[in-house]
Amino acid sequence: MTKDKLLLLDGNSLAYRAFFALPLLANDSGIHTNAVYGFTTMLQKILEEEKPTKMLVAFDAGKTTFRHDSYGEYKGGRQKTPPELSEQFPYLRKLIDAYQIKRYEKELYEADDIIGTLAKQAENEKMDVIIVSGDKDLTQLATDQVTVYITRKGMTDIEKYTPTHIEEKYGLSPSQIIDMKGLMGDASDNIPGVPGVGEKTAIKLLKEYGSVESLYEQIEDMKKSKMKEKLVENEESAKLSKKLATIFTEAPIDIKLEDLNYPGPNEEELLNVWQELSFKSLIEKSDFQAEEIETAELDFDIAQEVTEDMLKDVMAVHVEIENEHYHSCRVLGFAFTDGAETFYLSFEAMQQNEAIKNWLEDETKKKYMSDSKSAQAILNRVGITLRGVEFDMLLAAYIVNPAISGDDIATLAKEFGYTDIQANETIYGKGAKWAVPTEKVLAEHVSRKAFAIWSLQPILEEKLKENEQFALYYDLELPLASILGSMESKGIKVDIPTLEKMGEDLEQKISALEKEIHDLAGEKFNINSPKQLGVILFEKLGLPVVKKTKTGYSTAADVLEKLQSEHKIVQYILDYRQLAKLQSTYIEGLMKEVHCEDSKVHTRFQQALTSTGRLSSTDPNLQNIPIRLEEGRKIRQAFVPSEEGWVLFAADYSQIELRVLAHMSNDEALVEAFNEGMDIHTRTAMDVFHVSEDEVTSNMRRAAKAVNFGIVYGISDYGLSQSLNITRKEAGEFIEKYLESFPGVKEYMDTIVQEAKLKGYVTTILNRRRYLPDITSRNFNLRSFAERTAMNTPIQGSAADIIKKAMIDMDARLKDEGLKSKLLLQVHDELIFEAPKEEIEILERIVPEVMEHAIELAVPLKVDFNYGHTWYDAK
DNA sequence: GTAGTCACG
DNA sequence: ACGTACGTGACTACT
Repeated sequence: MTKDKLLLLDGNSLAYRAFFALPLLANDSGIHTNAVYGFTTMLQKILEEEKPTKMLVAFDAGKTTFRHDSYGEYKGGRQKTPPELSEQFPYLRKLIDAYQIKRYEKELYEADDIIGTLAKQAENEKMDVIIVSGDKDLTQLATDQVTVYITRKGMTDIEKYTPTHIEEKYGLSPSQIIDMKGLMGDASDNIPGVPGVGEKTAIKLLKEYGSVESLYEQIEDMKKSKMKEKLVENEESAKLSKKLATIFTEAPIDIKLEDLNYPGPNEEELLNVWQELSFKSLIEKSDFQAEEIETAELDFDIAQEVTEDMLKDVMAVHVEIENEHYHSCRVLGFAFTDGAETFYLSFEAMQQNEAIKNWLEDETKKKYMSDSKSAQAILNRVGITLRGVEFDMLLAAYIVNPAISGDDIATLAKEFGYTDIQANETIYGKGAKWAVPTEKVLAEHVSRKAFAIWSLQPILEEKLKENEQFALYYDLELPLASILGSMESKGIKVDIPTLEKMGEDLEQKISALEKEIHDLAGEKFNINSPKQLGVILFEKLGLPVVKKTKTGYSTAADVLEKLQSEHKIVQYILDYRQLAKLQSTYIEGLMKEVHCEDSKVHTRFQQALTSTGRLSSTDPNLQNIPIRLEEGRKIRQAFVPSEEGWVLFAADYSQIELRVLAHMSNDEALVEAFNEGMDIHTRTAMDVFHVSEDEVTSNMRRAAKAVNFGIVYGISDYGLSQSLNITRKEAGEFIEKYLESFPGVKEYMDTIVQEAKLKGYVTTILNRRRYLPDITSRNFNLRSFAERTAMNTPIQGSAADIIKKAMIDMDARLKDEGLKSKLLLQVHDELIFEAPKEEIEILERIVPEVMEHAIELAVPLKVDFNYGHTWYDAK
């Protein structure tokens, strides 16, 4: 049996600490949660680090304690507990119960006394004891066996008081802490002490005299001084104060050490409490073993033979795969259901079955799925073209609320109240323990997923109609999924030798820079480690610290740029960083993603991820291939057409977000600027600086451009000041001038924030929604962020709507015209195609036409295009 | 797994 | 007074 470790927590003190340390967070129903949250993060950290076998949280009971008998003013003058904190105590108790930690309170005694008493008992039993509190008084309890943890700001930052630490910090022993408090008093508990004696004096006196008592025994011998007078005058107060500060270690408590065994949390309960409190980050981080849940019976068959009559006109289908990398991963199995008959069959069985193949390819046979794009890609790998997808649960859920996280069917289904399905983790395990279960278990799991889709289809369809989002879902996202699937499966060809050559060149340059940097630093260190780099720059070389991060010095590019004049090394580091990034992410990283069979990369476009409606791209991310700097831009030379004699054709919207803003705000000046086809940044500069076109300097245009960006992002003076490297005041003035010049924009911004407050969400041109629960938060940061989001999302989201519509129109147009050209990529405001040379002329005509008229706005949309033998040349 | 950094729109 | 620009993904170091 291992040694017991007892963890004693001071509930009230920790709750208070957390309440004042953290911003006033609230859960979805408006209950404040900051104290409970701080308590939880602290607890999580300590549980993980200490793994106690016994635990107790002690609380203060009632208003009066035995201390009031000797001193009526004890804790007098204390502020009443704020209601925002009081309301959290019931949740705190619920939380502690979910952890299965004992809690205890006792009339007339404070939490301190309960803790002191139990600590002493545990010490007698030779246990290790840890006391956690926000109150330094508790440190008097420290011994060789008892360590006192005091939380510092932020709650998870903890100072550990052992007798040695107290000695080092104050030069006192733990028992002298009470003498110290007796002399100096404690304003928060209304303990008087000796007026004029603070921490420093108290420590000095105690080093000389040892304790309050022996001080007064020898006070006669003390030199005459002001201090002596005060001490003599306040002898009674000092002794009383010491008594009040002394934790009583023999409280008559009726809970025993044996009762304090800590079995670990009731994970299900704890998740419930976290859910109620909206502790999303904790829920996501939690690695609780997914408990097997109760599910209703489901009849299903493992089909050996599937005949045509089993395949109905409408069915839910689910393709279960090993992991999210559906272009390469193993396929585990298929399930089909029509709500009455449910059957599963293996991938192998499916491939040999003509009836199923035909059914999957039959446009008139309607499929209900979730993440149909993944299924489309899988089937494409074995030469089957998926047609007739009528419902996609992943997309429907995303449209209803883009904040719904996870593409896992169990998680999605749960969002809509459907729970008859195990978590993937329960079935497969996780991490190293991941394994495919027996076919029976697998078949049931996959069947349940299909059944969940079947069951939720009418519910989601209803929600979409209720929100007037059915068109967005059915006419935009659903057809787009299939287009994206084709783009992904088609892939884009990468010329490996080009990358290899670039890699070698980079290698040389990087090692030269590395040597130079090490020489200038006078030692070898890892330049890639911001920590080590910080030490070199700001300690060894003594450069001024411009900005700090949570963990140390910031060495970000904007900081280094400010330090360029200070030391030669800075430029080398900037260059090194730039090249190292190219090498690791865009040369080595990209090459790892190239499929060897076809020498192509097959990205995955996440269609149900961003909160604005944009796509994102992973494995590899083809939406952030370098372009701004020439060195990086050359990476694009490695992206080539898949056929000899073809070209890459790129078309991008010019200023789409500002055009959307012009449309939505209907600002007269902005609309006019676009209608006249002016350079928008120049035009902005003219209006803001009140100058004529030819008086606009490049600096003015640059400033105007930054303001335009700021407007789109939901402007703040600070943000603009950072981007332009000017003061906040100047930035504020810019913004003011801008809003005077474009009053329609100002009105739009005010209106959209109001609307968000009223409805709780904002919408885009095609009625995409984003909920903004924080818009009414009393926390300034959260609210400000939500307000900026309210301004930005309709703009960014509508631009996303437009290009998505353009993709659908473009796909149809290419088919109509019978062209061989193919859409390969979307990069937020641009589309990239590959095309045979003879189709270039047609594309030059139809691509801008289609893109510019995807959605008609109050201002024209403008599309620029280019083509070349590589992506680099399509500029 | 998180933080810092940096690539894109 | 509060402390920030909006939306992403990948890599490295380090806990």
